[in-house]
Amino acid sequence: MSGYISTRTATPSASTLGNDRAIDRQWFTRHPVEVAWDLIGCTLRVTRNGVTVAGRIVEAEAYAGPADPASHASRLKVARQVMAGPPGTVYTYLSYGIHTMMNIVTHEDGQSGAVLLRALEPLEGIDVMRERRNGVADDRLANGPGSLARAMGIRLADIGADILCSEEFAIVFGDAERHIHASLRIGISRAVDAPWRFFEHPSPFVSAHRRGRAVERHEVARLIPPPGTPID
DNA sequence: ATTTGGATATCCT
DNA sequence: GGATATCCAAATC
Repeated sequence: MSGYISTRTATPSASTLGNDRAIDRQWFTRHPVEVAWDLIGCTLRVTRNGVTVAGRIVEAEAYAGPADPASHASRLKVARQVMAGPPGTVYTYLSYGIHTMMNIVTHEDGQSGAVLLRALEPLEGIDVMRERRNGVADDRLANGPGSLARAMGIRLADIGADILCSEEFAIVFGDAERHIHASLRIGISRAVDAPWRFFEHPSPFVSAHRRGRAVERHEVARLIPPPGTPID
């Protein structure tokens, strides 16, 4: 592990978040680009069989539903159904036949979309994560979407879970002091120009690509194309 | 029956 | 840090 020391806390008060809403259904009822940016610094906690693991979200990507050629919603039936469903629903899928990806459905009313969780800074249950991840370095326990799911015990069968009502999942507010960069989304072949990958910078816990440009909260709206604009 | 679409572990330097 | 081998689900043919 590097010499990085996080100055952030696991459960800061909601009032420090600038964005004054609680994380509830309404919070997820926004464009995935906004939610992805806001999720950086928030904590994902999963409790199963009495075992709790938690991590601070340091990397996430937005996918804007059927209109976004990079989104599964543009070509997969199940994805289309789930991503058009209630914000706060889990959408999982399998990548490379091996890795489970965890997304959270987020969209404005009547729309469709999701945020892919790509990396976490481990906070709780680190010993469990080390076991699940076969002893890799702590800054690689959840430094990619497949690693994240493995470390957190996320399964393909979690598709459709409601993260807001589930006994197993929780999302907790993050802190206000975040330095967030945006870059192109990783591992896609269509709509490659949308800068909808957000990550904390600097952080040793993000996945391989660390180049991006700083994006302040007030700039996020500019990254969202007007309704009807083709994404490409 | 065939094609498509994806991130990681492992090895190498 | 970089190259390479790997597998399954869903859509399409």
